[in-house]
Amino acid sequence: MGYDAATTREIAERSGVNKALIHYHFGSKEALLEIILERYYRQLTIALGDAIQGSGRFHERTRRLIDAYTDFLDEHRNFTRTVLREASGGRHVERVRGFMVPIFKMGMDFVHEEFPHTRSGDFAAEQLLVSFYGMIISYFTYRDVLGFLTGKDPMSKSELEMRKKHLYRMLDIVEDALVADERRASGAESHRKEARGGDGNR
Amino acid sequence: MGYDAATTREIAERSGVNKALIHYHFGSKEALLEIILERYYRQLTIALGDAIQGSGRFHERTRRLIDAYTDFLDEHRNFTRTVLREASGGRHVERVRGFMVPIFKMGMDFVHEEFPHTRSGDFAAEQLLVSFYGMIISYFTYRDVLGFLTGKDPMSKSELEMRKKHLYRMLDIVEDALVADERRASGAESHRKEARGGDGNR
Amino acid sequence: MGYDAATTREIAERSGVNKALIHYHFGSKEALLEIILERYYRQLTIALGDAIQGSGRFHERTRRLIDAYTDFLDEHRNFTRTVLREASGGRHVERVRGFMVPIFKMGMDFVHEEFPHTRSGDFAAEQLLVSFYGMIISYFTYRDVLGFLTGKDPMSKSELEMRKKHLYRMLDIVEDALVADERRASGAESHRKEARGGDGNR
Amino acid sequence: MGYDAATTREIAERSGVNKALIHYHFGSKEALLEIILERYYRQLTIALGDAIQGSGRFHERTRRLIDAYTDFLDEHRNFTRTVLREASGGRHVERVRGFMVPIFKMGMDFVHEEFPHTRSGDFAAEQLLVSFYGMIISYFTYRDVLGFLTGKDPMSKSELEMRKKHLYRMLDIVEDALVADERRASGAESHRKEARGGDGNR
DNA sequence: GATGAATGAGTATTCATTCAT
DNA sequence: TATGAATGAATACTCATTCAT
Repeated sequence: MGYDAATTREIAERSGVNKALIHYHFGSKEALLEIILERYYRQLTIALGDAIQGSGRFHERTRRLIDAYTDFLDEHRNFTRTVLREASGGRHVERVRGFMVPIFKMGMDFVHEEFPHTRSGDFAAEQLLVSFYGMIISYFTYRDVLGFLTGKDPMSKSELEMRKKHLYRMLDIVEDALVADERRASGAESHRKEARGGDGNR
Repeated sequence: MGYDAATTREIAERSGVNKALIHYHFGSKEALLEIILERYYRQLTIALGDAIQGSGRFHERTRRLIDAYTDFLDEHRNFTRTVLREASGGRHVERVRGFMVPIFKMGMDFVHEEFPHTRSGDFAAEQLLVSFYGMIISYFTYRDVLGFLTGKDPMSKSELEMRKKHLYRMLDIVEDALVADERRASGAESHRKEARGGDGNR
Repeated sequence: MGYDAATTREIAERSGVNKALIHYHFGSKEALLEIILERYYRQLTIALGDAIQGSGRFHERTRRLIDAYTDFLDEHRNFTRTVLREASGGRHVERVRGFMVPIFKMGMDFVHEEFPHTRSGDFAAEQLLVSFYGMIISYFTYRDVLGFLTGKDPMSKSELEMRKKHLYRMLDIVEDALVADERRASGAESHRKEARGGDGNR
Repeated sequence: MGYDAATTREIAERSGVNKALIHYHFGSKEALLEIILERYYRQLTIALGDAIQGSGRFHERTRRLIDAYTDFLDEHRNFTRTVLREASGGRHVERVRGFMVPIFKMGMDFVHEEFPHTRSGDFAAEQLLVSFYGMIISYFTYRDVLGFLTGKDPMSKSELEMRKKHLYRMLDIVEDALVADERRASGAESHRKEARGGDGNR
C-alpha cells in the first residue's frame, strides 16, 4: 500500500525482526526507505547500463534495454508499489529524481549518438525516452486493470513475452521513422536498415 | 505529497474551512478521497467519451483522445498526485480499477472496430492502449525529472504542445503499421491512408 | 446505553427534531437531562405519595406502594437505563440524590409511625426501605439475566404479576416480624395482625 | 463517574502511566473495560463459589454468601460505579450478563436443592435470588442517599455490620417461611429449624 | 421557532522513536 | 545485538454548542 502506509510494526513483523531493531540498524524509517531506494536504483542502473553498454548495434542494444527494464520490474514486483509510488509525488520525489536523472541522461546520450537529429523535434530523445519509459512501466502499474479486462494474468510468462513483443514492435516502427528522419535530415545514406535485416518480428 | 500524507488539518487550512467541517460534510477522510476519485474519473470519462464519440475518422478521433487526456492532466495537475498514486497500489486500487475498466473497455472497442486484427498479436488493442496510456501519463508523472534534464518547464504551453506533437507522431507510425497489418491480414484494399491525407505532422 | 452515551444528534433524530432545536429549547444537553430527571421523579413522587397517603392500614398502603413503584418501572422502561444509571454513580448523582431523599424520608416516616421501634436495630426503617427498594428495582435492572435464566419474559403481564406476589409475600413475613418485634418491644397488645385478616396471599 | 465518562488521559494520569501505554497493553479503552469486567467477575465468582461450596448447612452457607457479596462490594468500591453501571444498560450488557448467568444459576441450584418447592410459586428460587441480590447491592448503590438520610457513613465498619445483621434477619424470616412452605408442600417432617437452633440474631 | 452549516475543545488512537535491560 | 515497554507528538474523528438565515 505504499511505504508511508506501512508501519514500522508491519515491516518488523513481516521481516521477523523486532521493531526497535529497525531503528538500531537504519536509524529511522526514512533512512530505511533511502537504503531501499538506493539498492533498487543501483541494481536498475547496473542492469540498464549493462544492456546499453554491451555489444551490438543500436537496435540490439535497445532491445536489451527493454528486456532489462521489463525483467527488472518482473523480478521486483514491489518496485512499482514502493519506489514508483514515491516517484509520482511522494515525500521523496527529489531523492528519486536524483536516481532517475543519470539513467535518463544515459538514455539520451545513447539516442543522440545514434540519431543526432533527436536533439529536437517531435521525436526528440527525451520524448522517446519518456514514451518508452511510460510504455514499459504502465504495463506493470496497471496489471490489475489489464488482468480484469483480458481475463489473463498479465504477469504470466507468456503474457510478459507478448508484452515484450509489442515493445519490440514499437521499437521497430520508431526506429524506422528515426532512420527515415535522419536520412532526410542529413541527406546521407544510411546503412542501418540493412543492418537490422529481416528479423522475425516484423 | 499524496493523499495519505495530507492531514485533515492541512486540507482544512488550505481550504479555509474548519477541520470538523470535513467530517460533517464527507464523513471521513477516506470518504472524501472516494468523492475526489469519483469526481475526477467522472470528468475524465466524459472528456474521453466525448473525444471518441465525436465525428471524424479513426485518426481524428484518436488525436482528440490524446488531446483530451493530455489536456485533462494539464488542467488537473493534482490528478497524478492523488488519483494515479492510488491507482498504483494505494488503499483504493480496486475502486480506481472500477473506474478505469470501462474507459479501457471503451478504448478497446474503438480500436477493435477499426482494426479487427488487433484482437490478438503484438499490436493487440490492449497492448496499444496500455502503451498510449503510459506515454501520456508518464510525461506528467516524470515532469520533474524531465524539467531537470532539459532545463525547460515541461508544463509550459510550448512544451506541452511539443509533447502532443510527439504523441501525434507516435499515433501516425502506429496507425501506418496497423493499416499495413490490416491490409496484409485481410488482403483487402484500405482507403484509410488516403483518408488521413497529407496532414502537417508528418 | 445511558444518557451520556447518547449524542444530541441521536436524541434529535429519534425525536424527529433538529439538533439545534434541543439547544434552543433546553439550553444544553445537561439541562435536558435535568428536565427529564425532574419529570420522572415528580411523577414517581406523586405516584408513591398517592399510594402512601391513600386510605387503608399499613399493610394495604405498603402493598399499594409496591404496586405503584412496580407499575411505574413497568410503564417507564427507560427509567432504569437513564435515571437509575445516573443514580449509581453518574455525573448527576447529587441531583438524583436530591430527588430521592424526600421519597426515602417519606417512607421512613411512614414506617416509623407504624413501628416506632424501627428507629434502630436490624429492622430499622432505613434498612427495610433500602431492601424493598432494592428488591423492586433489581427485578427491572436484571430483567435480561432473569429472562435468560428462566426462558420467560420477565416483563410479561403474568411474570410481573408473579413478581408482585413475591414482593407481597416478602412484605407479609417482614410485617409479621415487625409486629412480633413491636409486641416484644412495647409489651402491649397489637391489634394489627387481626386487622390484616386472612388475605389470600398467605 | 462511570467508565465512559473517564477519559484515557485521566485513567493514564491517575495510574501514573502514559496515555499511549494503555493502548499498547490493552489495545483500546473498550478492551480495558472488558479486562476489568472479567477480572472483577472472576473474583466475585470465586468468592461466591467458595462461600456456597464450603461446609455447613443451608443457613450457614447462605450467610456466608451474604457476607461474601457484601465484603466484595465493600472491598471493591468501584465495582458499583463501573461494572454494575454497565450491567444496567451500558455498552457491555450482554458481556456482563454472560458473567452473571452462571452465578445466578449456581444460586438457583443451591436453593432448589434445599427447597425443592422453590421451582415455582411466589417464593421461587429466582425471585428470592433477585430479591437478595437487590437487597445487597442497593445498599452500596444508594449509600449516598442513605448517608444523607441517617447522618452516618453507611460504609463505616459498624454500619456495614448493621446492614449484615439486617440481611441475616431477612434470611431468617425467609428461611422460616421456606421451611414452613416445604413442610406443607411435602407433608414430611423437617429437621431444619432445629438444626439452626437458637442463634443469637433473633 | 426552526434548521443546515460551522466550530472549538476535546477524545481515542496511531506511530515512529526512545529507553532500560 | 536484540527486545519489550514506554512515550511525545500527531492524527482522524466526535460532539455539544453556536451561528446565520
